[in-house]
Amino acid sequence: MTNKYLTIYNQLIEQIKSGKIPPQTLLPSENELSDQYQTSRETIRKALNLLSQNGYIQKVRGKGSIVIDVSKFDFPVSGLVSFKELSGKMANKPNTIVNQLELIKPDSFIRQQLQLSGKDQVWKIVRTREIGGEKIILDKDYLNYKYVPSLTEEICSDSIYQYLENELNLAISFAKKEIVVQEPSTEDRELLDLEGFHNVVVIKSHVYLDDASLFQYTESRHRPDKFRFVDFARRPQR
Amino acid sequence: MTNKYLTIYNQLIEQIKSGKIPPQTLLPSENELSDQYQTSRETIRKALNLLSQNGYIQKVRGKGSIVIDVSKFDFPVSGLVSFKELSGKMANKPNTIVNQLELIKPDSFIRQQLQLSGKDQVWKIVRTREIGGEKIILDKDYLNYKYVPSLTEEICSDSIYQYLENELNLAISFAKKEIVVQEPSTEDRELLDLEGFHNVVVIKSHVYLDDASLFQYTESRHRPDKFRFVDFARRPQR
DNA sequence: GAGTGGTCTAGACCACAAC
DNA sequence: TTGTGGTCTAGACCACTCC
Repeated sequence: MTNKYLTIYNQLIEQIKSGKIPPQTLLPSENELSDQYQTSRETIRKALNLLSQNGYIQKVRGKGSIVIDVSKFDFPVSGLVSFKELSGKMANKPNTIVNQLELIKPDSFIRQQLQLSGKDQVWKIVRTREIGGEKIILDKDYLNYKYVPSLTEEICSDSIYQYLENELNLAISFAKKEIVVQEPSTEDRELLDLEGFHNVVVIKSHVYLDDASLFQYTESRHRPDKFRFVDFARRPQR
Repeated sequence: MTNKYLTIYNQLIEQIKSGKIPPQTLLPSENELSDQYQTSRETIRKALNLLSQNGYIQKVRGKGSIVIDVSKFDFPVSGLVSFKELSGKMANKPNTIVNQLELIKPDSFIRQQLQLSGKDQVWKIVRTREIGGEKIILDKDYLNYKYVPSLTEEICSDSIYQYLENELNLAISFAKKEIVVQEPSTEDRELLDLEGFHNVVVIKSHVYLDDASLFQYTESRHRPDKFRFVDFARRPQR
């Protein structure tokens, strides 16, 4: 028993993905859909707006809603994707090595990133991600100690997010990400199989909780040949 | 005379950016706002949902809408940004060099990218972007000839998008982007000031028109030290 | 219990596309 | 002119937070 507009949204996705409603054709009109689903037009519109925002349809005033060819999608459209979710879609089973797990006094850079005073403590977690026998990703996480009283190597080698959400009931709500390319640090060279690559792709994330408090700063450092980022950009306004 | 909910949205952004409503405080409740703006609650909710989607506030059920610290933003949050818009925010005035402008028969790769048959023709445009005297970006655009009957070097050295939207009345509606890191091609080495960098960041975009037809394929090839991408990722569902 | 945001409704009028 | 999606309203009930 969930939302009406979410179930409609999911049913329409199903029909689009299965090809029951082919690309480039029109969806039934909003009025028809409200009849079909025995609901109000505004509720239908909520479902259609979700479809539009997630790249399934394109709404055109006076015409209708055009189904977009969605077959190329093999990756989530933006969004917060943990390593475990991501690697679950890959062929080779990945491996996580916990290089460091420590409660530290943050230096000025981390204090600034997490907007902390000098007295706060921070979990520092350094992990290497191995895929197909190669060390591809170096994750450096800094978590505000205030929200996470305990943390073990076992948790870190699995999924920290799962632990936070299921055990601690912390709800991650959004993140601001910045992607840049850097020269590898000596740490990168030590911990990753860089194989002569002269750059690493660094994804810096500030992660916020449900109540908009800043909770985590992470640098995810990727070997450039294995990095890929997909984005669906809708034109602002119009 | 525009939308009610958009003007409310913009007015609230103004108040957030100016600090009149400080970060971490609560917005007035939806009922209060409907009083203030003499409008219905649903209209207020449309404005607030826009604020939420664009990272200005975080809505919490039972509590209210928390203002997020937006001061770090110095870049648009995702979205389709033309080179001209982007460079307008930089100190050094940029320069565009048109290296190639030609009507071609697309090879199989481009045909596939633009989903064309063998007989269609395509504009190929190669441009170098110079910032602060350095050639930083190489843009390779492929436009479906069907939608663009004529194109001049002058237009290309300015903004193609401006021409398309203002002169041809073509409305770009969304794009799918993919970001990867590659070894520089010989073309990259020729046309860019790579200064010993061993990688280029490649942004591949498929651009669609208002009616969801595929219109353009672009590879924007950046020198890695000058590349930066900012993303605001809301957690799906919840 | 009072106040908040989340969902849903049934209706209205408008702007736009197609015929 | 007809049908489409876009905006807006005034009300209802629900789930949740806080006191």
